[in-house]
Amino acid sequence: MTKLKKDFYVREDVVQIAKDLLGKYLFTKIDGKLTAGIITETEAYAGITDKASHAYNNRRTNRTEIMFAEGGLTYVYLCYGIHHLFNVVTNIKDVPHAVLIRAVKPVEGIDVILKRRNIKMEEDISLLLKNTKNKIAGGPGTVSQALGIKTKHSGFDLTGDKIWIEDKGIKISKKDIITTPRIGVGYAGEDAKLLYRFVINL
DNA sequence: CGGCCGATCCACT
DNA sequence: GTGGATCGGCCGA
Repeated sequence: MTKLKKDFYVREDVVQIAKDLLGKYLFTKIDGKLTAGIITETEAYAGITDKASHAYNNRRTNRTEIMFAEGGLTYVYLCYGIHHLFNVVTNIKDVPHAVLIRAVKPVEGIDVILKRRNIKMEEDISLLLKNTKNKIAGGPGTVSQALGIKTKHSGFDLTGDKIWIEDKGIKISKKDIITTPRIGVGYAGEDAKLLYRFVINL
């Protein structure tokens, strides 16, 4: 196995990191249960100059403080009072960049994942997994639910043994990456137009 | 301390 | 296509 190391996350270009994360395997071992999915959708959040970022204008609060740490940590927060959204902190200390993981394709611990998502075992699971619009972990809230990630898992070390990402050699060619503006950031003015969302179809 | 609102999802029409 | 659910974080008083 080739777990991504600190140097992967500490790089400067958060947009490049968001693209590089496509096709990587996101693993969690939470409550003693191993689950994983292939990352199929990401969004880049470019720190203090990015109006869509929680760290815009150098805003430091108890919640956002984690993003100011050196890259390689998790940043999990609650959205709409319900959804736990999972992010990867990148860049050097005091540069609060992050990548939101918006979708994964489950590959490990499917039974656990279905249970967590409260989805009945269907006759043909592959139907549910088809394309990135899968109902199992096809949105940022459902990714966290499927993998057992909660806000209490914010600030975890991605080189540790609870939440980590592996490179299993899947090569994503440039032409297979769909690039679009980010979702749900209409309040960010001009920055809402930035092409910071990246999707692949597996 | 109170009020507002969000990097969403799902059930329903 | 739409609206309700639901609550922690943030900000202003």
